[in-house]
Amino acid sequence: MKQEAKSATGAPTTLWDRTRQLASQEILETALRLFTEQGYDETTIAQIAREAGVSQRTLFRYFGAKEDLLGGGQDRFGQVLMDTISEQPADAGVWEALRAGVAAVLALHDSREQALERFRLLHNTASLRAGWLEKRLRFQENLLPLIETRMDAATGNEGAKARAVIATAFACLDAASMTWVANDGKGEIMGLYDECMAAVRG
Amino acid sequence: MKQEAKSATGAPTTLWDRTRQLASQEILETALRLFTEQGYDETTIAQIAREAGVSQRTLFRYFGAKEDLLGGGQDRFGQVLMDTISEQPADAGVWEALRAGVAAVLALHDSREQALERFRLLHNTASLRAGWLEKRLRFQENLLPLIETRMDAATGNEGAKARAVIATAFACLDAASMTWVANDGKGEIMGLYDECMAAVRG
DNA sequence: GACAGTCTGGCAGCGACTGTCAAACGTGAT
DNA sequence: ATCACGTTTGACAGTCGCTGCCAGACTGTC
Repeated sequence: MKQEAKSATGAPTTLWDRTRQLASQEILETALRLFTEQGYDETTIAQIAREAGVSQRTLFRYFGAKEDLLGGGQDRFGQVLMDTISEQPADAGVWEALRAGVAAVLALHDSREQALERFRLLHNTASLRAGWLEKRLRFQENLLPLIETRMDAATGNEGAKARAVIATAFACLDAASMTWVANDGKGEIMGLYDECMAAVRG
Repeated sequence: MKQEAKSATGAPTTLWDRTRQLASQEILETALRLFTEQGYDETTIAQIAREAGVSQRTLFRYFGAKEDLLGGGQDRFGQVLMDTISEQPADAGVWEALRAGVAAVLALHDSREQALERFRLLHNTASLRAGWLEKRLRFQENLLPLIETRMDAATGNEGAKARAVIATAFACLDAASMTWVANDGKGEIMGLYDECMAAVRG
């Protein structure tokens, strides 16, 4: 609970923080490597911990669950989504706002290859998909008030409608990314997203 | 691998089958009772097995996983969905076909109360939701060819578009059922579904 | 009644995950 | 340099979902 000097945005000051960051990175890279090498389900926590040079207990202290080892800090996705959408001009419709959010999240990946690898892992591993979907549900719930205020309150049941709209956006993102992976990363995801939207809202 | 006489649709002939059915029912009822009494995550397999009077091993032989104990045989949902949709007239649009499928699945519940209880459990338990979503993904995949043939092949990427359309239907069902649960079962789910659809495709 | 085919329970084991506790370590003050 | 303090770590044991294996009990057939 100490308030360490942080020199604005500079590197973390204390040795602890640096060590922490290093260990975290090491674990993450080891995990991603093993996942892509031998699959998610076939990789055990024990193996990751061993190869990363930490104990299982420590690994679980850094990342609360195995699926968090996919990296990228998916929690950041939710944050970026919310931030981007709330920054949209007030007169922007729900669909424009959601599109902007989706685009911002997609832009978060380091590289095309990394994004492709992650999506591939995600779409091909049942246990991962489940966890991811669950996390996404939380995002949707958080987005609810933001979207609700942008919808014209007409007949009541705004909750239901806003939920449906948000879930539809995610559905299109899903369809787009799945197709993108199936095409080995050819083309632009946002283009596919727009196509899906057109098909739905035709 | 024997072909036992089954007297058409009559009761199962052999004692084994009857015993099996009885045990299965006993387990199912015990599980559902405990789940609603003390929550899904707080109920252990050991407890269900003990109170149902079977061994854990046997329980897992009847139901392959804990989430299968929610009953109703959710696998049947997928079957009914596909059957209903493929039975729709060829000139029916994708949205009509999907709507018919959703309605058919909703009509599968024994009673309003049971449906409400199941939905409530589903929407309030993270671990359950994840499993359910994953199962639904499989339904969506199975539905893909059925829907694809009903769409006008225009610009390519039919896969993506069909996926998006299917996922949107499910999204609306989700929003509808969630709102329905929030309203303690007041109103009709299909009415909410239509409202959601209108909001999305407005 | 003997035989074959099923079903069951018990046990050991795996993997993800958590609580606990003593030991190792960075940190700031002396 | 040293000391006390709080943090971090690793090891251990334990829980829970789930599976493989095996011996024994049961059902149905001849």
